[in-house]
Amino acid sequence: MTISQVSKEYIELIPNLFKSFQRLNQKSSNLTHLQNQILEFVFMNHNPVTIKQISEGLNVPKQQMTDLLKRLFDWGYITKSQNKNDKRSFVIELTEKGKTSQQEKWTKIYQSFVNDLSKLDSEEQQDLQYALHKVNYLLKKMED
Amino acid sequence: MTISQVSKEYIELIPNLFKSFQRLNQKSSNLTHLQNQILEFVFMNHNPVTIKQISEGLNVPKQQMTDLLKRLFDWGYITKSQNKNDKRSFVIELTEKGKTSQQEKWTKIYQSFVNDLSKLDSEEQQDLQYALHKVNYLLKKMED
DNA sequence: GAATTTAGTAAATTATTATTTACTAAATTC
DNA sequence: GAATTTAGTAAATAATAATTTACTAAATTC
Repeated sequence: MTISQVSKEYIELIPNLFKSFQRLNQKSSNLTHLQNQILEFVFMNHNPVTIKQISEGLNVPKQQMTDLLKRLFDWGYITKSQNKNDKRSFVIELTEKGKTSQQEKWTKIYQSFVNDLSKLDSEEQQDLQYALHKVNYLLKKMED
Repeated sequence: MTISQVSKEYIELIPNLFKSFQRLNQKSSNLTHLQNQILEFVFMNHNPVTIKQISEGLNVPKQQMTDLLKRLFDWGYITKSQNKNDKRSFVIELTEKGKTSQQEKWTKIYQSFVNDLSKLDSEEQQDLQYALHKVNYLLKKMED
């Protein structure tokens, strides 16, 4: 086994998930593309994030964040509270409404996957579960 | 094993690839976000695609495509030729310049992955390769 | 083969995003 | 503790993206 062989498989994996990702990026309901990306980013991080983290994570200048977040706040998608460790910064979290808006998209991805699963027989489904589990475990380990 | 267990693992996989996907969506050099998405979409599809396919795939109205594609064409990223099977439609392909612009991003993802791999021992790397291979094989089978 | 649908273009208007410069106040550095 | 860096805000301008209406010409339908 070489490093390049594993990496090749990883690179191949990305297009296989492309359609699912496209769904996440699509704008839902009344939110713009960028607003969605922000919600998605916060949702994905599980923990509260600062404005700077969002700004850097999405490669959007912090100057733009002010207005974007203000609107998301006004519309009830996020909360914004002072960071206790650093009074200069703020911590952004999703409200229930914000979470729901994201979860809807995941539900669709889930359903679409379940639907496609019927193309595998039950042994293959079992194999897929095991392999996915392993991949998830090891990718998480790599992130630390 | 239940369907929901496999699906859960799949859903869990998506956040594990989130960072790699973020990189693909980031605007490179002098292209806007949407222009990038278009190149990415064409690149990912391997085969030539029609304007309609891009429009539907990215959920961007076809009216917008005209200008977007014109600019990408003028800048030498894509070619546009009449579809022989349907004279109403056009077929979009990437030029070498267009391909290169996308490949650069993949190279970075690749390098970043190789770097993180060092956090796994050699047995784990072997396991990861096998598991990724299986996942890729089965996900592809599901798409047919 | 007339009527309808489909793929794409055109143009105008509005809404978002991006970019630049300048500013506060808290945190760090020396 | 003065000087500098950092997180975020403010406001103006330019560039893109989104939306709407209207139009061609090829393909389908009946």
